[in-house]
Parts: sequence; structure tokens; C-alpha cells
Amino acid sequence: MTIKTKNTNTETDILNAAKNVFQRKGMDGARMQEIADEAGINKALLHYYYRSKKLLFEAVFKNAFKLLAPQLNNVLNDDSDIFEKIKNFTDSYISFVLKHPYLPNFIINELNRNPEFAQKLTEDKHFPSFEKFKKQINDCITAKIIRPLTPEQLFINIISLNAFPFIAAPLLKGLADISDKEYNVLIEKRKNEVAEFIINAIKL
Amino acid sequence: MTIKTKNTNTETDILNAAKNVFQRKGMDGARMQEIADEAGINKALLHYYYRSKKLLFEAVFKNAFKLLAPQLNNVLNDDSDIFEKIKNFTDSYISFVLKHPYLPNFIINELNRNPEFAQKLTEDKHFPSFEKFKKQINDCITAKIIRPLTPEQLFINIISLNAFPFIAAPLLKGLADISDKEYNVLIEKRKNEVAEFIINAIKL
DNA sequence: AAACGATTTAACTAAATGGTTAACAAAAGT
DNA sequence: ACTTTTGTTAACCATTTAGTTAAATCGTTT
Repeated sequence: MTIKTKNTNTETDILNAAKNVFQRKGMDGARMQEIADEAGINKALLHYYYRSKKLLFEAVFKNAFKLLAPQLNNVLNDDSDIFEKIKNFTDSYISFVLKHPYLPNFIINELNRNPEFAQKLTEDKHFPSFEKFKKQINDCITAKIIRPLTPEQLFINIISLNAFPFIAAPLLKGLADISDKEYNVLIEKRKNEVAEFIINAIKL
Repeated sequence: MTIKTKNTNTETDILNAAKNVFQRKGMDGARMQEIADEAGINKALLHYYYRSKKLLFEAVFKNAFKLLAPQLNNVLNDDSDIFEKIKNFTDSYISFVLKHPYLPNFIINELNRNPEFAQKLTEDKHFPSFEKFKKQINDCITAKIIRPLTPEQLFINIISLNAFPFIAAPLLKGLADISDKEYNVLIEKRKNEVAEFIINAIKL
């Protein structure tokens, strides 16, 4: 068994550098030279590992989505009851994004600029399915545990309340006149408050 | 009084073309040639009216924000009582974005890529102020009309629920397995449902 | 030591891109 | 009428950019 540490390292170094640059600047704003610099290698080696900018970008994007998908599955495919699920999801999602601050914006952004991407994603075997969540919500409504509303709307609301504060951070900070430090405190509190908010909105 | 129709038309033609291209492709993805084509003029004329890509972009961005600001003022600086305000805002905001689908994503996006922009915006005289809303919410809490929560969190929730479904449309369509047509129907329903959702969440 | 893969260097290409120039046309001012 | 200003164009320029190539170096394996 040969030690291919050096080999493997550069490859992930590149991927990591590319992630940083792409997430900061987007596909169009990113420069191959900048990625090479950030990875501590030269531009030729980039093309040695990933033939083109497009392929490198796709690798980064797939990686990013692979990271996000399990988070979404916390709400779509999890066995806990609806209120627990909402609590768990908000807490874990906010923790997750605090660790990967550029990720949601990156994904949403490139998905907007490239809607065929979304199409391709859904065709993937590992793409989260909506069915289980749909059934759970409809069952809760029948059992009069929550107010009647379509699963789709509830899902959109849950994701909106959790994801938007990160995506629109600069705007919201400006509008609500909050400093960076205060904003972080506020986000931290949302781990509980968002769940409460949603539960109050739907509980019967 | 001379008729400067021709003059004025090309200038706004450019601004309009630039708006379309910038909102579709972003600052980095947009090409001056494409803007010129869309405006039906020569590239040199772009630089005649707006000296550089940067200046043209800033003109487009300011215009976009000027369009959005009054919407935000519907929630921040309006005299109606809190429940009416929420209903009015969701209805009018959703109608507004249906007319300008690319606008929220454009603003949030470029604000993320360029956080100094946000700083500059807040310094503008016409930038919405948060004070009135803050007082209103705190008064409602004291009067036991709504549950206790900070005005900032409520504000973030309101904006999130209204704006995110547009910004993340491709992702949400994919996740909840909704066609474009169905999604529009769903958005239309949100004009009422989002307001209900929020009011249920906060009403005592 | 030969062979191999990983990596660097450095020069290069071809296309795209933002921006300029100079000349021309059309209005407006005199 | 003619001069000045404003609007518009085609051709051009300088720079940037993704991507290539070919030769050299270095480390590991055989």
C-alpha cells in the first residue's frame, strides 16, 4: 500500500481553494489564477487535475449540495414527530450554516443563474424526497394536531425562516440597524425562537 | 422647451437593457456588448452615457433599490395596526415581486458580493428607518396583543417568509417537487397564507 | 539506475472583454 | 447659413482570461 498522501492532498487542496473562491465570487467572478494561488500551486496543475473551470466548478457545487442535502433530510425524512422535528431542524440547520456561511447563498445563486442545474440535481438518486413529509403533515392535520395548511407551504415557511437570515444578512443588518456582533447573537437565539414561532403558527 | 425625446429614450433604453442583463447575469456575468445589443445600440454609446461598467451597474442597482425601498416601508413606516400591516405587506410585496421577479435576488446577491454597498445604502437619507416599527412592536407586547419577541426577530421573519420563496424558487420547486405552474399558484395563495401564518404565530 | 507520476516553470495562444478614438450625422443655437 | 453641441458608429487597442504545451525537476517505486 503506497502512501499517496501528497497526491490526495493537492487534489483536495484544490477543491478546497476552489470552494472558497467560488463561494466568495461565484462562477463568473472567480479566476483560475486566484484558485491556484489559494491552493498554493500553479495554474497548470489546476488543469492537470480538473480539465476546465466548468468541471472544477461542478465538482465544487456537487460537494456543496452533498453537504446541504442531509440537513434538508432532517426535515423531509426523519421519524421524529412534527414539533420535535421543527426544533431539531432549526437548531441543527443554524449550527450547520454558521460553520458554512457562504454555502446557502452559493447554492441558491448558482441555481438561479443556471436553472438546468436544479433539474439535474433532482434526478440524482440521493436527492431528498418530499413524500414522507407530505404524509406526516397531512396526518397531523387529520389528527387535528396542527391547523390545516398544505405541506408545501409549511415546508417553504420552515426553510425560509431558517435560510433567509443568512442569505440576506447584509441587507437585514442594514435595515434593522444591527451590528455584525449583535446579528450573530440574534442568529444564535433563532435556534430556539424560530422553532417556537413556527410551532405557535401551526399548533392547534 | 425643446423636445429631447430621442435623447431621453436611449438613456433609459440603456438603463432598461442593463437592468435586464445585470439582473439575469450579475455584475460579473454581464457583458457590455450584450447590454448594447439588448438596447439596440452600439457599445461605444454605452460608455458615452455611462462612463464605465461599474457606473452603469451602480445606476441599475440604485434604481432597483429605489423600487424596493417603498415596499419595505410598508412594514417599517406605516400607520396601520400590526395585523393589518402584516396582511397589507404580504399581499403588496408578493404582487410587487411577481412584477419584478429578478429584483430581490439581484439586490441580495450583489449586496453579498459587495458588503460596502450595504453600508453606503444605509447612509442614504431615504433609507428606511427601523425606529417606528420597533416602537410599534414593543407597544403591542406591553399591551399583550402579541407574544413577547424582539422587533428585529419579527421583522426578519416577515421578510424571510415573503422574500425567500422567490429567491430560492428553483431549489424549492425541486425539493417540494412542484412544477412552474403549480409554484405560481402556490405563491399566489401565499398572499393570504403567509399573513395568517405570521399572525397565528404572534397573536395572543 | 531506470521508470513513473506529480509538480513547477515559463512561455504561449486564442478568444473575449472593457474601454477608446476618430470620424460622421443630426439637432440646436446663433 | 454656419457653428457648436449632442448622439451614434465602426474600427481599434490593451488587458485579461481560460487553457495549452513542452521541457525540467523531484520523489517514489520497481
